[in-house]
Amino acid sequence: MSSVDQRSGRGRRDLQAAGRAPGSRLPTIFDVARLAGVGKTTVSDAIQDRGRMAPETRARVLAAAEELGYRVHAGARNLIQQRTEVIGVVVGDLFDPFCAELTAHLEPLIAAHGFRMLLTTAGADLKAEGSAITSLVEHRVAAILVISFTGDQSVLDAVGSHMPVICIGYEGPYGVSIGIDDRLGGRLGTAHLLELGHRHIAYVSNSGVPLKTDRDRRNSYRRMLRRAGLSPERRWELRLPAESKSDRYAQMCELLREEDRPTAVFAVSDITAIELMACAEDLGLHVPRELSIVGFDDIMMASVPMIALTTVAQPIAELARRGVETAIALVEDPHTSLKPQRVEPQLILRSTTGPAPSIAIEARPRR
Amino acid sequence: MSSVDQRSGRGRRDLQAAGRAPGSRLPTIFDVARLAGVGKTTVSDAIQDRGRMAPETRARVLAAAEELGYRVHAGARNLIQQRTEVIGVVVGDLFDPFCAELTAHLEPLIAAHGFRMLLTTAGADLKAEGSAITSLVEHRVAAILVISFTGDQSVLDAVGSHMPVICIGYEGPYGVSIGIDDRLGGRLGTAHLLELGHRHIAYVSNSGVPLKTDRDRRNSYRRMLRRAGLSPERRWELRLPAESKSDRYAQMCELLREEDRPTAVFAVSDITAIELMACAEDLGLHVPRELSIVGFDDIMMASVPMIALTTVAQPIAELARRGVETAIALVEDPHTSLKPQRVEPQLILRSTTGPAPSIAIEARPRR
DNA sequence: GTGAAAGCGCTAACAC
DNA sequence: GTGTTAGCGCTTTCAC
Repeated sequence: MSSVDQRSGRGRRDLQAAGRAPGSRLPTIFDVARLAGVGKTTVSDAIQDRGRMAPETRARVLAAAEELGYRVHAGARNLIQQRTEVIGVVVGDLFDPFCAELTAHLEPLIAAHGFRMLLTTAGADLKAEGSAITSLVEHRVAAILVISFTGDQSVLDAVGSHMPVICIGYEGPYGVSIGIDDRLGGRLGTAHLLELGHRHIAYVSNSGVPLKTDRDRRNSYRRMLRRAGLSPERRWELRLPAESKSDRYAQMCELLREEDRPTAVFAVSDITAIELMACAEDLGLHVPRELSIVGFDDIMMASVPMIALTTVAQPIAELARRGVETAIALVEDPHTSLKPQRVEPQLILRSTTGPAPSIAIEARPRR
Repeated sequence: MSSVDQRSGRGRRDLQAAGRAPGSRLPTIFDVARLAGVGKTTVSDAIQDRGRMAPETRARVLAAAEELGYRVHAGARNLIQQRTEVIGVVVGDLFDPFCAELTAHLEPLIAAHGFRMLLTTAGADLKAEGSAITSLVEHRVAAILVISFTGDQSVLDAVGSHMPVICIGYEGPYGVSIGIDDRLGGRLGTAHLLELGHRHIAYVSNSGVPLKTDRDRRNSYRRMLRRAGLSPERRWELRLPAESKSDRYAQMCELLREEDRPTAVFAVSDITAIELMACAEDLGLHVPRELSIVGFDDIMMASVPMIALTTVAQPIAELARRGVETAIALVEDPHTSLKPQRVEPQLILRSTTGPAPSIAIEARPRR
């Protein structure tokens, strides 16, 4: 049987290698062993700094590995060890700044734990979310992090019993979820506008936002309005189509063009808020003198001085940190039991909100 | 020997499984075979729709696989097939909008070819770039896509002989590279400012930009200036530190505060241009009446109406498309020989540039 | 200390 | 058509 092992280093492999990379095939542990004049086991031990061996032997093995440019084959190692050092991330849309920023935070955190990130996007297609997850399962990722999940719950259910699934920014019945307190966020934004004296406040959402998120924020908005003695108007609650920018623009214009228009709007995301700002500018409405706008998320763009958007901030870094830490904890001990976590959003005052026009006739100078 | 095969389905595996996922371990091809009452090969064939088999058998196998929730183990398959369906992407910094947007384009393109994206960032650390690449090699990715490489050339050399390496937005002596014509870009931006009558034009760069890129653009800028009978002033050529925002701000203020300040600045990136806009705003300088600014990249942020940055656009989608297509071509046939590709940048006129103050005293109305 | 042997889950050549 | 077998590159007992 030992002769089999000897042969295994060569064999049909050369034939396959012929059609491969422009250069050569990467050396295997066997090649290193041969060069160093030891057995495979010794090489494996030397590389992992395991077992007790003559320091001189170790040095020789390491030198041989170096000379050949040897790199362990992660796939082979994973196969025998029954685990991978890869974490799968599913994100709806990387063109959405919020998702992109969350992802940007995720990568270094994952890397810091010695893992790699296999990233898939679902795009607009709902089916894609399922197949993205399937693919991650096939790669036997150690855990799956899902950002702003919008798809079918059952997909997660099927996977969740095999590997840890952590949802960030989405609160579903399944899996550990990490999100913000959307009701609080809804209150924060609405209260701010109310305090500035606004009585005509619109709520503008986007179909790309998960339903539950939208509902929580909108209900808080309505509740705050009623508490202030106002009755929420249905025509001022928009849910714009995520697919078509021009449709969104048209609907926003319609909202802002009425003679009886709102004096303030609470947007479901910073992107929506920024689109509103642009629309207001086109319509010749001054922000915040004639229209106050508060966003949600606090993406980087919101803080550039030319935009200076007042917004309800999601603690993006914190969400990412908790997500990764939860994932790692679950990978290291699958029996860790964790409850859904909720972090608090925070109102960030910048320059897109001001006193309601009817109250303060002389506008607060902007900037 | 067949008995060995039989045993291999069970064995010590259960012991290992015990400590694993919260649910169960994923079924193997063997489990499916047993449930369907066939051999492993038949299952393998059925799943890949290969070989000729009774349609009835295939249906039975597929049903069994479905029932068990079977998913092929990509790692095991890759091991025997000597290839992976994963493309590694190395990006300097996902917080940089240009890199983030390029990455956003990359993912769906990669997925469309049936591959997955293993994403690593190098961050500020130069060493990290090397270890990120090493890790990709260990995972035996089919190809490596490097975005805005800033590190040590030798790292790429060592890897390039084993797998295709494609650099996007970076032009090095090694590997296939896909970039824009930076000299043309430099000319475009400078010419535009010159045509508007500016005679005092600064060039502001950032140390995060690869040296060659910076040099090409700056040299074109100088050349254009000289051609217009001007002599480039050294004190108006800045290379701001990528690490410290406050240092950058201080240096920009210094540049713009001099009584003998430039009337226009050509920035090496949109982000730099936007920081300049903010600085000008703080200093009470009106853009573009008192200061014209042209950026470089055309990131999404540049087009939002509140910013409306005039800029030299990199065709991001095109760069991504070519990068992925080149990678795939190389994976499918390693002997494909490809030359470095260069695409053309394009000047996008928006609202941050206007006639030089000395020439047109009455300012061109902005917006 | 070192090496032989088994086996991770899968595919593909080759018998039957 | 279906089963058998070898083996991808690696780790890990377990003898020596």
